[in-house]
Formats: sequence, structure tokens, C-alpha cells
Amino acid sequence: MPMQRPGGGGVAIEGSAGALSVSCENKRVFFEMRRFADEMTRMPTSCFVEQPGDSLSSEHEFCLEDNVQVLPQHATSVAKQVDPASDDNGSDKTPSNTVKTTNAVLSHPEEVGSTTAAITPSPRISSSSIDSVTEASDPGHPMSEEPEVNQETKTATNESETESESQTPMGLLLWAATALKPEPEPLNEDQCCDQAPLYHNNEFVSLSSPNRPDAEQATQRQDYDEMSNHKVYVGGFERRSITPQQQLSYPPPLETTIINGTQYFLSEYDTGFASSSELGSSSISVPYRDAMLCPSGASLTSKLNNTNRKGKKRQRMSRCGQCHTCTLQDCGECSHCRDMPKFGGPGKMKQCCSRRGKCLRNNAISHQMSTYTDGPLVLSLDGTPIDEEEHNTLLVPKKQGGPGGRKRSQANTNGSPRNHKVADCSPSSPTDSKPKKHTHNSSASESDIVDMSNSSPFLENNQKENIHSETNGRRVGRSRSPVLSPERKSKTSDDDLPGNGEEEDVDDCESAKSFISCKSRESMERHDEDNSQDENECSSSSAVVSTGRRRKPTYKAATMMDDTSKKRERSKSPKTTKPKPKPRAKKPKIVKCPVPLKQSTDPMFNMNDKVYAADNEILYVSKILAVRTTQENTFQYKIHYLGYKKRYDCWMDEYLLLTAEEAEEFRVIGEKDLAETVRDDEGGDDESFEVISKSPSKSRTKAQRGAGKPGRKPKQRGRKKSRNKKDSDIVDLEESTPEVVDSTSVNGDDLVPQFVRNDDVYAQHKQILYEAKIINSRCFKGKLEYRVHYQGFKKSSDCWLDLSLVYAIDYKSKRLYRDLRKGKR
DNA sequence: GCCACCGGTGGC
DNA sequence: GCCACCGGTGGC
Repeated sequence: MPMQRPGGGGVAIEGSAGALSVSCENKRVFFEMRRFADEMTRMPTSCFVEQPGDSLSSEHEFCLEDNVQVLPQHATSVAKQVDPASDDNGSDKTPSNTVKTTNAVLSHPEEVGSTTAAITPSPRISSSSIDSVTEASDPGHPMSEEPEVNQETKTATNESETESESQTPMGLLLWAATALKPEPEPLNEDQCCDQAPLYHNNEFVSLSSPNRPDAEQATQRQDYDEMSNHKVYVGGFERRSITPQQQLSYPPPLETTIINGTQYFLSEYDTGFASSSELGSSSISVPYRDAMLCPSGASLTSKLNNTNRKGKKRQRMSRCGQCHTCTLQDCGECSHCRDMPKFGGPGKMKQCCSRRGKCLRNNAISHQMSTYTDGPLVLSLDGTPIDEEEHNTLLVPKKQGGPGGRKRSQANTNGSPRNHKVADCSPSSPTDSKPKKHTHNSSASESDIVDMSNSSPFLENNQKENIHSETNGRRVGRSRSPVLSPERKSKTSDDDLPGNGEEEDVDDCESAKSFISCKSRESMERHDEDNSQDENECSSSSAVVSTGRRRKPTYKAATMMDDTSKKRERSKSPKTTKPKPKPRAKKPKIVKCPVPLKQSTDPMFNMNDKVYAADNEILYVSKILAVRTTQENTFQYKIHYLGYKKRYDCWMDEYLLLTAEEAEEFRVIGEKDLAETVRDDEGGDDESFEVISKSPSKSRTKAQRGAGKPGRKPKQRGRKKSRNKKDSDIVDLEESTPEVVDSTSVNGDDLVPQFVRNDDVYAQHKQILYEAKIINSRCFKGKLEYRVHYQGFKKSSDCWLDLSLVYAIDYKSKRLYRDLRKGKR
């Protein structure tokens, strides 16, 4: 197992990493720094001491000695620039960039006479113990922009503390404790740079500072006190200017390192003073290699440090038991449930129900920890109001009386009002019949993903235009056939239609077209409106827009509102058109609590739910990956377009997501509506929606698949006289309009013209598609047929083909064309 | 990248 | 000790 070099770039978060090393009497202490996405916050994730004479590549390469103690008053010198990346055996890939000199102070335990140790940031660099403190930083790191400490004047000065502090870009605070030793006495003021120690063992101080307005509140976040009897608390901080709001959102000290049974907690401070510290004598001189003995299959560093490969501590989070997902019952049908012993499974997988997914609160915390933005925390409680106190103690489940860890599954006989939808859409659909397979891959609906793979949700322009063509701002759309497949017809029962039975979501929308338009318009307007209100606000869902793959909505004003729209108006959330949401807003908001204090609604969808994501009037089958809330108490969902690559994943507002029922309703009504429109010859301003289903063959008739080119609508409708009525209702194109084959008059709904003369199509012949051209059409025995000319073949090969054998050339048929010729199908 | 599986944790 | 299941790994 290769050893991970302290200070290496392996812990890089968001593409950057840093390292800081402190040399102390021939021993160098490495602090592995993790940089958060905001490029401002950095947190040490590991601390190692290099033994004198040890080779960096030896097994004793990095160990942490208990003798190393660092106290400010013993600090000596500072800041010899050392670039870890260029060290011997430097496996570190951290770019060796600007190396900032840093003031720090260290001392030996003998000098301190206790088990405490601290490396503190202090401008009072004295000279004896510390040799150098080095930081390797990225060029773009904010630290690089801070006032330089004159390298020539690294000698510590006890002068103006404030001045020096302001020049101290980086400091460290090391805290150690073991239960084998009594609680250490806090360092006195002399030991702590003339400042009384404020923090003690087991105290979470990452956000606190006596000179911070929010110090008291922040210090409430104390916990993780029960990690073990062997405790070492290591913290580090950067000196920089941050706002109280930023401080509030700083991460708790979740980073830990365990070496030889001693657990190190790492946190970040923004303090300019030292703190009490302790270093247990029983700690630490264990080479990494010993970690190989760890029984788990986790990585070496993971097992040794209880961290993952990125240096992040494995902080197991238990279910809150209160959020929406936690209150759901096991479906008993998903693969995870079937594996559970209580459902008769072998218990190998040991996973929670797929339908329930992860705890929303834990997700929120994880999300916050990973990104650490100034934006809202991701908290979603199942209708449980989150008061400020609870929020502040959110990360402190035990001590602060928080909800605590995992609760046993709570019965939820009532279930969510949307449970039925969840059940319908969940991967654990009863249709899933494949054992030992994840249901979201095996359910019947999910199996349609394959079809989805034929297209991208973000088509190329020409392809996009094949679907939707816009003329003068009016969306013409592909002509649709009123023909519904039997199953679709069955779903087109009156009960499903607006005004006939269930009208809850389409009361004010007379059609699916208008319905979805309402949704879309509303959402788009929200986007626009929100953009104008605050472009710097939370921008996650804006990924939809910000990806640049979506066209700007052209809607000007909403004209209709339905119940759903009203209901979802609460989902109003800020948007931004920025391509990528910046993890940290430039303008910190003056809000005390960035978390919505009350969550008025439940999330509409659960993890892994199948939803239909509206994108530019096209619905895509998607899966919910994560849920979060916005500052406006609305939910946003990270969705994955099924069948598409992950890079298309994005956050979307709730109102942009439709349930299967809604999508089906839209589709059915939309088709019907459009068909009627076509028959009425008033379809000029149609806004047809296309539901990109995973099973187009089921949801769309072949006539629809073979729909004519978009943007070319029949110019003339109505009954056409057939020149040769005797001869089987042939509709001669010459007799019809010059461009349009019109056979609707012949057989009604089933004969909506799809192609016009000279249309390029694919014509199927013996399981092979050929490029062909429409030359005529007819209604033969009640079926619409086209006479096609195979491109490159003699006229003698021209033939009449059923509509089902004629395909409009689009991305789907192209794929089919290619696949058939390759024998893939 | 998905998924089956596993070690281990934390609550009860 | 049991149970639920988190966090992670490795195979495919």
C-alpha cells in the first residue's frame, strides 16, 4: 500500500489542496490541508511528524510524536519556504506554487511541563523551537493575496499583536488529550500569548471566537466528545477575513485522524489566540504500515486514520428518524429490502430500503460539508419545524439534544400523501421481478432506459429543432398524431382528463398543453423573476439554466394558474444563469441563520424516485439523487436523466418535476388536445409537449414516431377528394395540396398526415431501414400508406408501405437505422 | 459508474 | 447482543 505523503495532493477537494509543514528541531510536522470548494476555507486533515533521519519513503515516514509541543511563547523563527511538492521522494502532486511564509510557534513538552501542546498562530515568533512553518499553496489561493510576511524578517516579533496577526496568514492549533490523563489545565495566559485559554478538551470551537458576534452561538456546536478515551484534538486555522455569516457556515470539526488508537480531531479556527492543549503520552509513533492490520477492507489510510482516501473522516451519520425519508416504511420489495433478514433475505447487503433512500438531514449535512457554501443548509424535515436552536445544534445531536442518531424505523402507517406516487415510481415497483438486481434497473419502467439512451436531453441544435421549431416565438412543435395506442387509449379515459374526474392539477388548464405551459411558464417566470431579484442567491436548480444547454424561455407572462402551480408557487426559488453555482456567494448575506427555520412542506419526491423533469417543454425520465432545500423553504432535487450521463445531472426545483401520473396526464391530454387541434385546423399556435419517455414505443404510436418533420404542419386540412376512389381510397399527392398529404378526411384520427411529398424518410424493408423519399400516400383498407422511393434504387422498387414502416428521420430513427444495419437489433 | 457486498458503528 | 444501515470497496 503506498503511503500517502502528508501534504500531498491526495486530499484535494475541488481541485486544490495545500499543505503546511512545521519544522521543529529536526522534526517536521506536516499538516495535510483540505481546501473547500470556496477556495477560502481550509482545514487540516492530517498531522504527521517526520522523525529525524527518517526517509520520507520509509515506514516511519510520517508519524506523530507525542513530544512535539508547540506553544506560542516559545516560538522562535518562522517561515522558511518549503514546498512539500518538491521534497525528497516527493510524490506529492500538489503544485508547488507560491509558498507563503507563516508564523507559528512551537515548544517542547519539557518546556511546557505538561501534556499539552499547541501549535498556534502567533505573530510573536520567537526563535528556539520552531524552525519553519511552510505552506504550499495554490496560486489562486486567497492566502496568496494576503499581506506577505516578509521572509527576510521572519524572526518573531512581540510587537504589535494585531499588526502581526494581521500578517499571519496561517496558524495552527493543536489540541491533544487522552483519557488516560487527567483533564489538562488550560494554558495560562502566559502560555497562550497573553490570552486566557478559551477552549478545552472536547470542546468544539471551530466557529467561536471571543471577538466574534456569533461566538456564543457558534460555540454551542460542541460535540464529538465521545470519540474514544484516547483523544487528541488537532485544529488548525487560517487567518483571514471572514464575516460572521461565513463563520456560521464553517464546518464543524469532523476531520479526524486516528493513529495508534488515538483519534485526532481537526478543526479550523479563525482565532488569533492559543488554546489549551494536551498531548497524550500514549500516543503516537506508529507507522502507517501498521494500519495494514486493520481488518476492514477500507484503504490503508482510511483504516488508520478513520478517513477516506481524501482524508475525510468517516463520520458515520445515523438517520434522524424525523425527515421524510426516515419516516417511510421499508417497501419490502426493493433489492435492499429483499436482502433484509426481516424480509427473508440473507442480510448481505445491509442497506436501507432503496425507496427510503438516505436521510435527508444527513444528506444535507453531507452536502454542506462537501461544498460549504454560504447558501442554505440542506435540511428537510418532514413537516417538523426547525427552530433556530435546533438548527444550531443540528450537528450536535447528542449533547445539544438534537434528534440524535439513527432511530429505529418509525411506523408511518399514514404515509406521505404522495406515497402512492412514490410507490408507483419507486425502483421497487412490483413490476420488478428480477431477483438480486437493483430494482431501478429491473423494473419494467426502468427497463425503458435503454430507449432513452438514444437521445440526449440536450440535443444538438438541429436535432432539437427537429423536435421543436419556433416561429416568431410560437412553438409549433412536431405534428402529433391523435392516434393513441391501446394502452394509451386506456389511459385516456375520461377520468384522466381534465374536467372529467380528476381535475386537481389541471383545473384551470384546459389541456395538457396549457397545463404544462402553465407549469413551464410559471417556472420560467420564476426563473426570470428570481434572476432579477438576486442573481447571487442559491443557484442549484439553476443548473438547468446555467448549464447553457437550455434555451432562454420566451414566455412573457403567465396567463393561467392551476392548483399545482399555486401549490408549487412556494417552490419559488432564486435562480441564476451562471454556468456553475459558486460554492460561496460573493456577497455574504446578513442572515443569522442560513437555514430555513421552518419547513412547511414535505419533499414531494424521495430518493430514487422516478420523476419527469421538464426541460424546455420536454419531459425526461429522471431519478432523484438528492434533495435539498432553499432559503425559500422550497425543495430542490438533484436529478439524473435516466439513460444519460452524469454530467447532465442537475438540481431542479420541485415545480419542474412531475410525477409519473402528471407526466402521463400531460402526455395523454396533450396528444388528445393536439389531435383535436389538428382536426379543427386551428393548431397554429400549438405548444405541443413531448414526453421523452423511456418507452416511446409504448407511449407513442408508430404514427407519432413517424411524424413528419417538425415545423411543417399541414397547410390544408379537410376532406380531400380522392381522384381514384374506386381504387382503395388512394390519396394522390398531386391532388392534395402541393406539399401535404392529407388523408385525415378518409379515416379520421388514424390518418393524420405525417409526411409530405419528397420528405426524406426511412423505409423499413425486411428489418432493414433504407433511405427513402415519400412520393405518394393513400388510405388503403383503412390504413394510411405511403409510396416510397428507395434512394439509389430503381423506380421499380417503389412500393407502398404502411405508416408503421415509415420513419421520420430523427435522432431515434437514425439510431435505429444504424443499429439495424449493424445487426444490433 | 454501477452494484453487490462487507466491516463496522451506533442506538436500543 | 441485536438490529439497522452507513460508508466504503472491489468486481464487473
